[in-house]
Amino acid sequence: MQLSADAPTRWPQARVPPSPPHHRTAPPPAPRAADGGVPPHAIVLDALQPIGTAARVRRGRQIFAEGEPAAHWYWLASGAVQVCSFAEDGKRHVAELVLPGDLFGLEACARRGATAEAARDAVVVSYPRARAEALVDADPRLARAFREVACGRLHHAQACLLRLGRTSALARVASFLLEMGERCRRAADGAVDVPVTRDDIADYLGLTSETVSRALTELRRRGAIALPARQSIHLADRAAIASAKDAGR
Amino acid sequence: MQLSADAPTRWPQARVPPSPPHHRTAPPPAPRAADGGVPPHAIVLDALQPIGTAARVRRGRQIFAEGEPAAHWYWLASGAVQVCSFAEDGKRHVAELVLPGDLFGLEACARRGATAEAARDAVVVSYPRARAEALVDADPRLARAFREVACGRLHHAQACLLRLGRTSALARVASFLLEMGERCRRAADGAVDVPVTRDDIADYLGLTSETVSRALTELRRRGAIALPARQSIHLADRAAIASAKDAGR
DNA sequence: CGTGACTTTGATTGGCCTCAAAAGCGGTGG
DNA sequence: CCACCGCTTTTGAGGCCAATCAAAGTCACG
Repeated sequence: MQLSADAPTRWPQARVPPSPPHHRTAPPPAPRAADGGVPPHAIVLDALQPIGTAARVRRGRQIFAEGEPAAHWYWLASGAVQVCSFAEDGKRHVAELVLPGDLFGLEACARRGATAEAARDAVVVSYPRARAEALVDADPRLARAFREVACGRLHHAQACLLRLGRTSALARVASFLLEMGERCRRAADGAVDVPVTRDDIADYLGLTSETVSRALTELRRRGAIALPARQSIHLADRAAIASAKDAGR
Repeated sequence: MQLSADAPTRWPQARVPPSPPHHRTAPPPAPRAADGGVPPHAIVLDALQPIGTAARVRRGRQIFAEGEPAAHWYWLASGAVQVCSFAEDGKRHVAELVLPGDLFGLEACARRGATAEAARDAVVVSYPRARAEALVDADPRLARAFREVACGRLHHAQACLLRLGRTSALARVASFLLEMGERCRRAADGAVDVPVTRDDIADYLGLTSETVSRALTELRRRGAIALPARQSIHLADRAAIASAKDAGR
């Protein structure tokens, strides 16, 4: 496993983030109270918690690669991870942007369908899949929560498909900003910390980094956002961002 | 439920396609022999079979709509169905193209994330979700197969993301043809029956119908395909199609 | 045989990619 | 503290691909 290969930062299990902060992750069809109001994401996390092992992953390092046997499930404690696929000619596409608190790599098939790499230095908790699936097998309530999480993933992917297939560059960037506004922690001043480069954003949105940059400049010109620092974006006027998102292709 | 509203073609259960022909559906990470070589798709189908009810759906009619409670799971016996989402301005995107033999609408969340409508007159088998989930809860082997099916869906969606985000119109159409070549039944002469219009293909690939038409014309000009009839495409030279697919933007 | 839906083809426009270079930012070492 | 270097971001100019608008052609069906 690449995890331990990096820096064998294998924390004692007691140090694994306990019942982790389920502060976020609310895919459009909000985490329904399938279970007394506890979101499915949290149910799965709580169940997996005892078998987790944390490790540091440096920026740019792979966590798993397409085609590999899927031996673990993962939870991101800090940093950022992207799940990406590659075209024959090497062009990259980021299928999923994983933020702190998110589960990822939850394959139920034998092999990985995509590659995961750290977009920033990250701390990742891994769960041996055999043990994790045994837990899920043993508890239908947990299995159901897991299905809900997977369902949310698919909904999100379908929303991304609509975005890629049918919207302009400006609308995609606006939509991305609103997404990050909901999914990211804020700084004190309300600015959103976007933990990825323009290139990463471009690969997520099916654009080039130049086009992303131009779109951000345009939104700033309109007063919709401010760009106080490299990877910090202040969503000054959400209505303006939303209208840029909806102004069709 | 819209199904019965159409024509109450509620076949006696005996007439529900028995252990259905699992002739197809092989997402890239092929249906792994998780269970003695039986693909997960077939395990799920066999388990659901006793609680299915068939109904006809006329072309253009909805099967379910975004936002509705997800009360059923579905299997397509014949015809074609598309699962689609809509942008604010009404633009449509086809997230999933459902062909005979496929399961669809397998939501685990409370509400539908997208709309399903018949692209051709279809026969659809529906399974009450409460009963279906109870079956899945009762059998971990089945639950696992279900997870594998869901995982295949996500892989497919991610492949579509790469296609939308990073390839030219010609490459998308070529890729679509190869996909249909694997997923569709063939006519006697080997021609693929594509059960959707150019508009539908365009909405699936994030293009316009004119562009799809031009791409098909170009592939025909190259001798890669022949277009014997309206919705029939003969994949004459797969290598040529594959090279069009890979010749990147 | 007429009608309507679908498909193909053509001409034009515009948006995004490409290539190129300058500017900003963060680190390191003198 | 400042000079330097690498990396990221921004800005610019030009070209190409696909959308758009428009019209002719094809097919199924009543």
